Amino acid sequence: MKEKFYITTAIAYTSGKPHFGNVYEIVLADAIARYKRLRGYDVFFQTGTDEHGQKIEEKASKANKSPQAYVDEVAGVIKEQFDMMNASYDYFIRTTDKNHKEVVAKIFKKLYDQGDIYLGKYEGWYCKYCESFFTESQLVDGKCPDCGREVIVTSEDAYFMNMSKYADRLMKHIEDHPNFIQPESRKNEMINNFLKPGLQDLCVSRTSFKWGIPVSFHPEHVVYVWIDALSNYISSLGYDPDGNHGELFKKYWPADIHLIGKDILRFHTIYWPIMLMALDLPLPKQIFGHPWLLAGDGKMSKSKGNVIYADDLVRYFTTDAVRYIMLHEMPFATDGKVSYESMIERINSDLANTLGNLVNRTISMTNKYFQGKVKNKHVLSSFDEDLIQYVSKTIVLCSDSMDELKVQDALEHINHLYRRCNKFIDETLPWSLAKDEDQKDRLETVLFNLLEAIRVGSILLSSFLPETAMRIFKQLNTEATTYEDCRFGVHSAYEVTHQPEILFARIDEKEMMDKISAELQKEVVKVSQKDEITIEDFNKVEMVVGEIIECRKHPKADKLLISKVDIGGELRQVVSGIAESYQPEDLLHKKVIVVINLKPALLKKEVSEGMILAGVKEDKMEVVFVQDLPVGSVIR
RNA sequence: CGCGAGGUAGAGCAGCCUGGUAGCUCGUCGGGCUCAUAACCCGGAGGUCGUUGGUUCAAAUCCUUCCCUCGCAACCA
Repeated sequence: MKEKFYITTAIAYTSGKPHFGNVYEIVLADAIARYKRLRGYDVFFQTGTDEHGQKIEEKASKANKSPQAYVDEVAGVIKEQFDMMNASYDYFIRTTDKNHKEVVAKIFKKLYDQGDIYLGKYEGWYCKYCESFFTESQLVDGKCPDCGREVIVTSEDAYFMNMSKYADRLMKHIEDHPNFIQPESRKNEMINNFLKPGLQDLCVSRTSFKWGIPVSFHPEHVVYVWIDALSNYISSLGYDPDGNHGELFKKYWPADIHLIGKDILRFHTIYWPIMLMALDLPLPKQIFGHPWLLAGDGKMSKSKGNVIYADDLVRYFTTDAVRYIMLHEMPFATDGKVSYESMIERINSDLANTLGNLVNRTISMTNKYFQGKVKNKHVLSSFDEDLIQYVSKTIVLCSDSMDELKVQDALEHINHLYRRCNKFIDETLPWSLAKDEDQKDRLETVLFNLLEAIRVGSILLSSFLPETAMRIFKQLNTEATTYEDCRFGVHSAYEVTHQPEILFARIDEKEMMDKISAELQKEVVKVSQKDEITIEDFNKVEMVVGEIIECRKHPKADKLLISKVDIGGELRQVVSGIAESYQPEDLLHKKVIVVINLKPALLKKEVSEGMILAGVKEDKMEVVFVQDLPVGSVIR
């Protein structure tokens, strides 16, 4: 019987179209899933979407849609992105699926019945003005951290899950299973930051919004995100809190890998295991918090305008090229960085030159010298023996790397094999052999060995670039493509295609960059991301010219400057987040634009009674200075 | 001293656990080849392995001082 392997990605939040950093996760999971299938595992690969919550409720209402209609649409977009990447998931779960909702409601009830969930008070300090709750530790001098006003003790009903009860058990599990949290550096972060200081009980229900799964015995409450979203990993398999589990659940649980972004590691390594303990279920074997794939200088964000979408990349470069970039540019434990230039360079060098050209020249020679048909004539030299050995070595290296989830290394081993093949051609000089009729068998052997090496390499490649591998197999006219066939000498003859097809065309960097920047220019035109406002709305903002007459660094925050601003007869203290771009003396006696009717706020215990206008480009701030207008002039 | 990760050729990284010739990809310069997608192959240049001190016959590697960068936490009115 085949060994099972259950791998999941995090479910994507349906708040909008995912950028290519988000899509990376599914490609990584797909590569691992395909590799395990190749190795003969019975794989279940799950992904999906997380569709509840306040944010969705708000977004839907803004878009004038029902939440369901909204998430249907976005889930469709997300699925399209995944399909476009050729993700071979077995199941796509949506948290709005009927079955999922039923299971979550039952889990909640079960945990409540057995005393792990209790109805409590969301004890908090409430600021009437800000309409927000705060915990004791968030308060600043016992006052609202947002506006500095008095807060009152108040409470709201909410359900909580007991965490401390299971904390010791979890700690022990983490220590006894060194592979439970990967990469390992993250393990320390979790233990030191969260487990050791002591776990607070987790708030698991909300009454402030409706778009969620209602608590069956208390319908004013909806189940808050964690129990809802995390349960997807078992609800899809047919987990039943009453014990009548489905076949899939019996077969596949516990998960072998939860693949997630490093940002949600805490929920997967602490809250999820504790939930499972409470349900008396085995814990997942490994949780891998992958790093981020970043664009250029930093994290992608709409405000920075450096968002790259996977579908654009696929349009420029093809699916497999994008898969290659994602898998190859990402180190194991640190963030990977890509730019358009680096992508083009990689595609040209690794895919077009090394791999594509190798396949092309090999097939061309096979046609040119043997009309496409070669047999193994066994006329070997030391070069051939070296090549054959290199193939075997690559298979082992690849498999070792994949066992540690080091996908980048595995790909690099395959690249080296292709480079070795190119070298082999130079060593054996087929075009010279072709001139000597006596060397015919030798030449035939050389080409045969090349084809065989390419075939084995492509089997290894098929987990990462499935389409490309298929195209190579097709050109070689081979069906020996399983892991059983992944060794030298399976074939004894080849009959290759007469019309070799270009696997990856070389990209002209300048041409492509021009095309990309032309498209980016177009998009820049529609920069406004906020809702339209009326002139009345705008007039609510009161701005005047002020002169900075005193400025110092905030003693307790390195990003803040505290300025005293003369706004025409009145002195205001304004705290601004510009200390990384300006020294206090840079601002002294400068005239700036100040918003003067902004609600006063406390920033790290310093009151701020206005806002100095400044522009942002990436991490640099530039304050808007005024030249000639006198202090107190109205801005409109 | 909040927690954690890292600083190795122009760029991006490996090596560190288990001390002993500093390696890979890209770029660059020179050469070779002509089967191929201006591709492929070979060679050169380029590194005081962030800094200080120590352990050792021997330190990129182990211990230590300081500096810097990046995550997380707090703060961006």
